Amino acid sequence: MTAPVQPIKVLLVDDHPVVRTGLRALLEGFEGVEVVGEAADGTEALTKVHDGIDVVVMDIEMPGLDGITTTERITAQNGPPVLILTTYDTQSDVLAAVDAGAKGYLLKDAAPEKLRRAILDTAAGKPTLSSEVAALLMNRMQQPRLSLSTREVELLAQLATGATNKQLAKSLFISEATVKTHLVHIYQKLGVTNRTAAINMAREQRLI
Amino acid sequence: MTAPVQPIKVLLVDDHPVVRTGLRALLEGFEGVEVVGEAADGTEALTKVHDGIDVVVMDIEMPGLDGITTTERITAQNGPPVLILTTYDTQSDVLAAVDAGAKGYLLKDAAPEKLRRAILDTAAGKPTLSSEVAALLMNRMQQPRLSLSTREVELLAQLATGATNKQLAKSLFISEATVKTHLVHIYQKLGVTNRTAAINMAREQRLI
DNA sequence: TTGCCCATCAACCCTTCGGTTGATTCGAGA
DNA sequence: TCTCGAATCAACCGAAGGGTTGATGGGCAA
Repeated sequence: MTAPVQPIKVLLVDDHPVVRTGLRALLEGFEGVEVVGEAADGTEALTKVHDGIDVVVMDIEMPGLDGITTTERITAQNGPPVLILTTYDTQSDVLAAVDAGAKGYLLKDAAPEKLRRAILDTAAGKPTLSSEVAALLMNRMQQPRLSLSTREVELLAQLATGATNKQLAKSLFISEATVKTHLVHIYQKLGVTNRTAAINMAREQRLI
Repeated sequence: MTAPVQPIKVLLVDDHPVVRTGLRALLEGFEGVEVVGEAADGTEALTKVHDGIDVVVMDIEMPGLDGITTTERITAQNGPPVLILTTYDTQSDVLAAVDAGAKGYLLKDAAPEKLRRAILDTAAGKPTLSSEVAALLMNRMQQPRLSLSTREVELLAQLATGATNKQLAKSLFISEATVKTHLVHIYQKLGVTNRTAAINMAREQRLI
């Protein structure tokens, strides 16, 4: 690899000024990377994503339009690749990001060098996951018996809000009977006997 | 106020390199403020807190020794004033920080100018709270009726592990009837209708 | 002293949850 | 093609949770 003729143009999306400043300071120290824009939320990001951006570095938690939804919109309109840079590596966050079309998923406590590597890879269209995230996915793949189905994870997420079976049925457009069936499977897979314990276990295992 | 002869020496404590870099970049743009050290967790912070630090800017969520505990240790040994800079303004976080002896509490999405003001105030020993945090405290003071009793919090903590009423009764040395009574009171105070939602609400408000 | 809150308990009743059995449809893969 | 898992649903029943009413005793403050 020779020195790039044109620097990689990056759009930063994060609701915290401190983080945006930090990212900008870090990235401007990297050769071949140029920060060409900042956005404080998803809506602002969508208005700035057009002109020649090579990589979008995106937080998930934001007021208004969140990072997952924003990523969906960007990929839907064939926008630049998105690198998710967030605090949490729960399974539901990671899966949602991948589903939304994110090219990379990195944790905020990553070392600067890893961040640089991830941005270059993302710009090159190469999928990049931090080691923790990769381990999480590998774990999911290697233990298919113990892993929850996507539908079960969806249900679990709703469950954690305190919804009753009736509410779960309504929000997932299925019958209460099906909700119960899913719950039984979830209990079996998590090794618990009731919904409260299931939520607790799911939190421990970072499923939600 | 004239220009300070000596700049205010700041120690940054945050587990995210990105945030530390951002804070440093921001603070170095402020006149009269100098970053003299960084720490990635509470333990490291304690070793660096001695020599002539004027203000400690501290995150709460950190691996190992968290920001609240670290603040307690620092204030216990008459260390420099601590300004908490964090993402969340839940009731228990704020209360815990104040209890631990923090002089200020600011959110990470605060504008840079507010951050500068807060650091100067903290160095001068003047307590500073962001407006959201202040409103939260006011709210708590004005509505003492909504706070849970100690017994109720105890029960709530057990509840969150997934215990049934029978188990709760056993572990708290009371009858199931009493457990139910406590639960009803908890539900009323938290504005929910079942145990799962109660746990969720309690987590949101960082009561447990 | 009186009133109030907290913590404790009982009895009753209804709703919801949890577990079981059995079934259908559909898509992926051997 | 056949199999298997995922997802869907129904019906049933016992266990657990949730709501109500009513009661007792201790501590604290007006």
